[in-house]
Amino acid sequence: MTLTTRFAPSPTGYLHVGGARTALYSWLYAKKNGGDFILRIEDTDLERSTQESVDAIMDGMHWLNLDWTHGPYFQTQRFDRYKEVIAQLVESGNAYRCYCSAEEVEMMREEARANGQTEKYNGMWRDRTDYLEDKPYVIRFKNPLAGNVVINDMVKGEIVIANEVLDDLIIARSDGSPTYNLTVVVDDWDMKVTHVVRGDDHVNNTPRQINILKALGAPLPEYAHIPMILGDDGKRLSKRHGAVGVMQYRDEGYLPEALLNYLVRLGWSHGDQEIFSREEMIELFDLKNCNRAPSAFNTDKLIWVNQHYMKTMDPADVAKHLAWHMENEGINTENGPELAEIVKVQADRVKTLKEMAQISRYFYEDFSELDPSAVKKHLRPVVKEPLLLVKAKLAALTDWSPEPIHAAINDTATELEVGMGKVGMPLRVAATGGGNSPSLDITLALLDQQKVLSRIDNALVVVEERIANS
RNA sequence: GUCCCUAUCGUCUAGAGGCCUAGGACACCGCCCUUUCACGGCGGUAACAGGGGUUCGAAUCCCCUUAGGGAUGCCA
Repeated sequence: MTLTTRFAPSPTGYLHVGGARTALYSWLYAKKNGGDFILRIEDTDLERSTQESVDAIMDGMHWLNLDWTHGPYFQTQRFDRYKEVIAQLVESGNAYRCYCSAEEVEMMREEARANGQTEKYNGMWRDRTDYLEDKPYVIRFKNPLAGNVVINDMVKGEIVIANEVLDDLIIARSDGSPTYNLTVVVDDWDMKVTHVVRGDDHVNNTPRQINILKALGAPLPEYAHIPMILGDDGKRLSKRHGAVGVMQYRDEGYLPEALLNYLVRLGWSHGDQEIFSREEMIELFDLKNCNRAPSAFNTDKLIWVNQHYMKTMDPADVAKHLAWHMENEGINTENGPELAEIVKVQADRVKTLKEMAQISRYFYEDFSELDPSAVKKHLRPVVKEPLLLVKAKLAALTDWSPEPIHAAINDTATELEVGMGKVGMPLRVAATGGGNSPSLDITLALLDQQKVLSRIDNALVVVEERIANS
């Protein structure tokens, strides 16, 4: 039998990092074992499910390059099958009609709680057959009254839950539509899912699902419940912690490889190793090495991983992502250096691709404004002579590449007997508009020679103004 | 309330009874490198939640407490 896992999000929002990690672990486990990975959209809540969310989830999966072998399946397209199973359950005496109103059930719960008992529906219709023909009813599953359900969870170990604390859950609403616990069971059964890898917010559902599976005579899958992801304050990750959607991380300038690497290490480890290629993840991943405790999302570490990938991946590949950010920043990159060259010189000076795009504008666009503090500090009257001399030397170059440019700058400082602060920095401000850039020779080499010369002229105008005002 | 799960530096984690004077990574702090911003190199601060057991020996096993998380829906 083929090992089969699945990712089953409900389309009520974007793909968040917690869901992405669950999907990743599930995907990894299938890949590692040569199995199938199913994408199933659990859209039975018609009120909250949207097509936009379905698209957003699939966009996130595509961006992270998590591919599925089957699906996407939609639960809304399987209602006939669910109804069939519900009928089967009623037929076999494993489910029954309950005519209690929501208010009545609520009272039962309050009463149980007041008595220090587990809140639950008291099963008053469990054995009744005196149906109220013209009244609405729900179908409840007849949960076993005694005994325990034992789950041998692949990450949490043995979990024992007493049937006593489980009530007869609703499997069909009063409008006849199936509920979550029923659809999951039917789908995992029909789709031959062998390993259910999901967030541990589902552990409490597992015994109920196992009981239904047993009533149906269906095989039981293995379960692996992975802990939730918390925010930096130890609370459950939510919007107030900042970015939680996978695509927000793209927007903020993270590489999918970096997010994936960060996520795989959040809750899982392989000794002291921090960096995992996609292939290594597949080879080394194991549910056994997953942490049983929840872990906190830490953006600083993600940034470090992102920097690592920006610096070590093939610049041409990084450039493809940078192109997106350049466009996003409204920078036309047709006239200027290849983006891969930008990646090479900027990768180790930024945290994200977004930042890389923002600080690389001067390679493609002229500027009318210079950074005021850089002007104040570096375009002082005394730099007029160095700037004029270095401009002359640069203008004379026939080979516009780093080495001769470097020599021209050095020679200027030597001849004038001034420090680099009076040559390099003014030149940097002139060429880039600010005080920060990659090393000067490389920066200038990436710029057009005429463009550099005219930018020096513009800076000289500023210097002249300061001389006039002094 | 009840049920379930969890507990090693600030964070992610290594640790499967002696290899632990508890290792690595991020962050932080020094120093070095440096024409800018960075990168890099070297070094440093920093943890077994508390209490009982078991054992010759416990971060590792058991129990209790405490603290966190989850569930308790005609949501998924």
